[in-house]
Amino acid sequence: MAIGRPTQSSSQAPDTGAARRPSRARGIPEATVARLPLYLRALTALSERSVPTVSSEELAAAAGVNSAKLRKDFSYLGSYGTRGVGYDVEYLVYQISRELGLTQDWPVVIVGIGNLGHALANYGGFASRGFRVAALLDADPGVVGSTAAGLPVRHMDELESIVETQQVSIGVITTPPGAAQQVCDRLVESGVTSILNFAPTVLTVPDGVDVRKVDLSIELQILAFHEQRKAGEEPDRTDSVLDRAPGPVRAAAAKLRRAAGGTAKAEPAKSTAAKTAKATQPPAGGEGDLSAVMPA
Amino acid sequence: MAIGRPTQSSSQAPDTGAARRPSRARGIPEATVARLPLYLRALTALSERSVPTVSSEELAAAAGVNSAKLRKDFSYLGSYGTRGVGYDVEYLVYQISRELGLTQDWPVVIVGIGNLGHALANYGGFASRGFRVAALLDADPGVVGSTAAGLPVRHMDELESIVETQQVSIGVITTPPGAAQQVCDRLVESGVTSILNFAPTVLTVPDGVDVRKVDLSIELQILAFHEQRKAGEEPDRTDSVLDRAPGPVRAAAAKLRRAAGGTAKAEPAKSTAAKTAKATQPPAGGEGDLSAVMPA
DNA sequence: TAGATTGTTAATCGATTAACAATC
DNA sequence: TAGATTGTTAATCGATTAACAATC
Repeated sequence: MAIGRPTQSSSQAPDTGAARRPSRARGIPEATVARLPLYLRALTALSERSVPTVSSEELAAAAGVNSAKLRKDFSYLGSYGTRGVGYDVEYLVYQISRELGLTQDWPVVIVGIGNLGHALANYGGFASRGFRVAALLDADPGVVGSTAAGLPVRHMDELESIVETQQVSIGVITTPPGAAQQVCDRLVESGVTSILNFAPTVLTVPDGVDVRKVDLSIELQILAFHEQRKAGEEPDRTDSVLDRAPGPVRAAAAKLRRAAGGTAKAEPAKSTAAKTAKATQPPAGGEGDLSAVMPA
Repeated sequence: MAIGRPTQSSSQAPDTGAARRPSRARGIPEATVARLPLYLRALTALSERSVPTVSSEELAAAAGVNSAKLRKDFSYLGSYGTRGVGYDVEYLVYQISRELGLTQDWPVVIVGIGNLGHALANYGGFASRGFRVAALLDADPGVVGSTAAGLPVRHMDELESIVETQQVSIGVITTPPGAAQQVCDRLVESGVTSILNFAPTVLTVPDGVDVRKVDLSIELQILAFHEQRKAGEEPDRTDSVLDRAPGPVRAAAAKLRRAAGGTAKAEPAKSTAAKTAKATQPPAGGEGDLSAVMPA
């Protein structure tokens, strides 16, 4: 029973939880790094309101975390606060920006200008945090040559030269899932070392390349899980109580199922279960245009 | 120094890492729940290729995790494997689907039909995992009445009746950040108890309401952090070496800065730092259309 | 000085992982 | 029976949190 190539991705920390590589470069924990943008956003809002200083309690509230966590996070950056007073807003904005690498310019390429790619391209706010759209790329001749957000959509063939001449190190993949790994490979080969993947695909990348993913489908499924719990224990179920029966009973049932199935396709054994699943959860495919965001 | 309302969100587990409420309903850890959709996707692909069984090693590779973790995750669901053989693909697809609540239908409303909302609406794949777009909503009369993906965009005023009549429990927010909390409040008041937030805003919700967020800006910033590390220690910096000086020196410098600044606006003291930050990182605002995805 | 608030410690909790006995 | 692979244990690691001494 062969499976597609073995996968492996380096520091994929996304919602899945853990970071792959320790990556606490200079000792900042990954969980802290992930919260710095949150603090920065809250601080920027305070800055715009000309608030000079803020306490850990207030800032934590604005960022939606607890204050002990915030103080611990900041302690990794240094001692930027003043006991009895709080934190200097402007100074902290600068320190966090610098720590995140936002005091420099980051050229970004977006590959796959479908609905989502178009939407991202249209977003003028890229620039506001030091991110600059270096190019929009697509493989479809029907899309190449059109413009999105004032930028021309260029052909994938130009990828390598664009990445090289503009020193692009971050790539955004908004292609359909089928093309994602291939696009990823080309990005990496061109010299891109950070990838933000919107395609519902597990990307394989060499060591030293970071991949983060944004996956609408996964988020919705996690919400559904919790939602199901709220709606009273065990909603309507077509399958038998055996699934929730105590260990021995369930094990015996499973044994029966498999015994009946044999080695070949085991169709009859798992019949009820499999058919029910198929009914409410078709194999997908022939999706809409945003196929990049959910599994095909 | 007042700050906006204190924030608090229930089980916001996103990239930020930790889950707010334990929420391990019936004992399934949050980290495991977040990986179930990943396994399900890999299993669905195997199912389509008619692969009957799969080992933890193979499935783990396909899902991009290690096999010990996968086996541990599955052990929370029950004993669905067969020693010496592996897991029955179809049966596992069904069990995970059921555990995630995907064997039932989940009506979803999308609020804010800008570029991103439009993109999501156009995505036909919603249905493929049991999610159904119940309605598209917008507050802008210029948008209301248009169609997206064959569905009419309806006015926000219809929110309450739609949620009630169609039993909607999941809402997706793709509005500009300024409107997100207000929209969230209305969703919650209407009866929605799970929210997927694309607006770069910390949402405040009552207990019992789950919020997950998708934040392009944060993902890019995390990538930038790691990217900065790769490019050799400390890239070009306009600010002084003091920022990276050993503790005592840095502390002394900070003290000076604050002493010079006084209580008022402390402008001169942090001048260099603050100005540098402003230069490369303008206060944003006047963003493009996808303002819902990145901070304004 | 008295009050406020940071920065750090230490306890706790949850998640990851290797290893292996159980068992197909 | 021998080989393969699960399910579980236990060790380890990382993240969270309350509490409080340091110090503004």
